[in-house]
Amino acid sequence: MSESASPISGNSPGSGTGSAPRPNPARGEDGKSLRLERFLPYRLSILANRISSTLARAYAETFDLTIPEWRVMAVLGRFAPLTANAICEATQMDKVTVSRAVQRLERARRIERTTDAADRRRVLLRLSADGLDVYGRIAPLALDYEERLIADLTPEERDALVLLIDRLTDMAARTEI
Amino acid sequence: MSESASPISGNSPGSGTGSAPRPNPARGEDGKSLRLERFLPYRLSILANRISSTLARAYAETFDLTIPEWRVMAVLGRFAPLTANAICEATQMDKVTVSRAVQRLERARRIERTTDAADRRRVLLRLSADGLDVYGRIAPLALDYEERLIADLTPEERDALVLLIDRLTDMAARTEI
DNA sequence: ACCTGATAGTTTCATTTGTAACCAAGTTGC
DNA sequence: GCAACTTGGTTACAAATGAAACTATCAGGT
Repeated sequence: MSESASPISGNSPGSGTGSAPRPNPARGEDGKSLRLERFLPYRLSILANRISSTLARAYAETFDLTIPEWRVMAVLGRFAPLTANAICEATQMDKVTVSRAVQRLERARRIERTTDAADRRRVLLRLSADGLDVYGRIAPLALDYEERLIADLTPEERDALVLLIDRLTDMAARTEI
Repeated sequence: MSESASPISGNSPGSGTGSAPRPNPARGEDGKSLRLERFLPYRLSILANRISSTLARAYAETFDLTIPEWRVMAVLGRFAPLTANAICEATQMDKVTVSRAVQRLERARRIERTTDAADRRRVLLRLSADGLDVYGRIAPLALDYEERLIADLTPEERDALVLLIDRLTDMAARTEI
């Protein structure tokens, strides 16, 4: 992280109250101390949030889309028609989130829904012509952004990154506190 | 990602409506197609959310703490006293989030606040004896969880991971859409 | 056919979150 | 010494979120 060399920078040394912030080791049994700025879950959260907010802002400004809506469009852009349930699986979002995203997308005429005749609980979803057009304009932007994020990684580093993320994701699914 | 081999699995082939979900390339100019499940921002978001929710659940159940509260405690556990502002910098959370976390922590008697005599806008914060005790119990749990997440990474892979995250975090700060 | 239990999706409600407006204390310039 | 601006922090309001309850449809057993 580069934003601030030390996590604690702008604080007044020697204020009236005395005691300047003193590093307080507070080690775990094994002697490892917890430094938030080195704590993997924290770092990942900062990274993911930063990227997500950049994308969210762009989608919102340019296309009036939220991230869940974009994800729905992204899967429908590749596979169609899909049921809401299939979208949940594909996007790892919960069904309420998907339901609402679908609702907004439909209102914006970016997707179309048809009740599955074979099972009338199911709703088959697909991009409308308009939605497909929007998709066709966002996808390149998103891919380009991704490319620029990893622009200064070597091919080997990119492979390593993908592999590490996958392994951690698996591990996270299996690891309890 | 292991949860579902293909992002689209449980969907009824050959329903009454005909057209089974057909892969729809929809390539960018350069021929790269957008697959959500391979899109870095998406993957990072899934990973970070998974880890964060695991931690959030544990903190909530065991200590009645939210993640922002925990982060405030984490920095106060190492550096004290700090102003709310310094906590914002250290945790990268915005001031509203910090303000609310501090409020709850104070109500729970886990931190103490004293107005800075030299600048009466500032509030100096530090863990109470009780807060320090809680901190001493959480920190080892958190470190242990982190350790288990990366348990099957070699030392080299761990170094690579940290380095990659840092580089991406920097890059994300500089990269616009 | 009819009751029971599962599945697809939506709605409700309470909580969380972030932006913007706000207040209070300090600083600067005249 | 006081208007104008800045800074530290809180409050208010609106939007996003998720768990749980709900509706509608289907499937299975009797």
